[in-house]
Amino acid sequence: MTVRVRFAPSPTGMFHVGGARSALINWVFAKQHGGTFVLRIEDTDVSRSRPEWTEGILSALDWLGIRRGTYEGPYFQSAYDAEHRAAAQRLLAAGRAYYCDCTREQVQARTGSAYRGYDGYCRDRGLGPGPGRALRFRTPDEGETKVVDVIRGEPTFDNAQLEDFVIARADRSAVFLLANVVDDITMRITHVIRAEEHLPNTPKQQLLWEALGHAPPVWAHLPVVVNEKRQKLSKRRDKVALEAYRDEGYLADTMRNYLMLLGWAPPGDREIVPWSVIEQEFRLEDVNPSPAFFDEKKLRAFNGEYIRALSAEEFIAACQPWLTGTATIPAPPWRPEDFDPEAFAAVAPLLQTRVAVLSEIVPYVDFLFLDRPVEDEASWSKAMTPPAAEILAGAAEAFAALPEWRPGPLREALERVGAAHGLKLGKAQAPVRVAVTGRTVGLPLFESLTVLGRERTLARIAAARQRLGG
RNA sequence: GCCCCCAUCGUCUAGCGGCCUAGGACGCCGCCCUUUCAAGGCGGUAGCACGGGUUCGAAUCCCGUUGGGGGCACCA
Repeated sequence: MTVRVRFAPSPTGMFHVGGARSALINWVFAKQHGGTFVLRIEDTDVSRSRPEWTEGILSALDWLGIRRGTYEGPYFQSAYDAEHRAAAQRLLAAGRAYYCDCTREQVQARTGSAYRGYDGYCRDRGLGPGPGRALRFRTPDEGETKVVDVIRGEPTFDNAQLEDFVIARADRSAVFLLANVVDDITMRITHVIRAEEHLPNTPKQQLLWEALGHAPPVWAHLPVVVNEKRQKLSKRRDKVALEAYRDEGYLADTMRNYLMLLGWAPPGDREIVPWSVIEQEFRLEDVNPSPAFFDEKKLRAFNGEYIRALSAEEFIAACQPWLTGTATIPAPPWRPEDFDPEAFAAVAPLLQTRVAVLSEIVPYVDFLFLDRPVEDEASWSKAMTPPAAEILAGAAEAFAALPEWRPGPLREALERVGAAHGLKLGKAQAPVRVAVTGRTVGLPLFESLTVLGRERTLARIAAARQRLGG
């Protein structure tokens, strides 16, 4: 049997990290079995679907390494409308479905306040088609439906508990439950790997597969990804957009490695592993069935490791979007023409061990490309306490007299100035750092001054002295 | 309310009846290194939800309790 899996997102919003994980797992599973990954865009809810969301899904998958052209599709569910309707009619003809004209209010009134599902009122009324009449699937009255789930064993559902659910609306269009199954059948899907929230739908869909004359697929329901309150990640309250993480400067390699670690771990005591190892070692049946918290702290730590593992060239290349800005990444505070690639390259290795996400590079290097250092009051008041004025004066004099503008001499000069005031270098460097970079923390100072140059350094120290004196 | 799923450090996990004095990672806390901040090195903190079984032996198997989560649309 040739394995065929699918990822079937609906284009109704930003691409979700939970969706990314499902896609990745399907992708790996297909790869491991020499199978095919099918992408199907479930765009049948026209009121919520938008083309730009579809493009967002495609580009997010690209970013994760699931590149267009290397999978089957994308198919668009809306293109299969005729098949969905035909399937509904077949079920009707076979006596497996019936028309129903009940409104939600009527059902509610009959079944009482607490919702108990559809009560089967129209089951045997023999209604024909007509306005306001939906088609419901007639579920078996007895027996049970057992689904085979790679991750969960065999969840079993009592058929009597399964309500007669709607498969086609009054306008004859199919609802998700049916459309999804019909598409999976026509696309010859063998394994349905999706999030756990679909588990309650599974017995209904399995019944549909069987009623349509097909053996059901193998199911696998992945644990949901939750927030710190252990609730399913939601677009409204949680940061879930993959694009947001990308724009903040998380590397694609970090993201896919981390995502695969939610509910699974590679053999051996290691977590950060090349994708090739994941492709080789991942086992669907080993996925932990309990919900997993999306821990951004850990993601950050992983990203720091991935960044540090980059070569200098790779790192510099990866930084470009934040150095220039893009459609979705804000432009840096300096004028584009003031950016100096050589200066940036000179400090890049120092940057590499200091940032956990790429967007953090900007405040570290802005002093190199701005006319004046940023004004940060907290830094200023912290560093410019006595004897800051004397330190700056001493530094100005010593730096000006330096025969060589290099880190070593700069350091020795400032060390002497500090010593004259009984200060260790750690203390003495603070006013100079703030005068030159505007901030109390930053890249190693003497390397920074070397790249900045003598003229600009002295000018900034002078400006700070003036501000202190005035 | 009904159905279903889940349960190892705070978090992600290893463990699939004896190798467990429960391992790793993130976080957190110390120490070292150090021009700030990082990085790096060393050390530490912390867990099998509870109660019954089964077994010579249970984190591992079974049952129950409790707790958490998901789903119950003419959305997907």
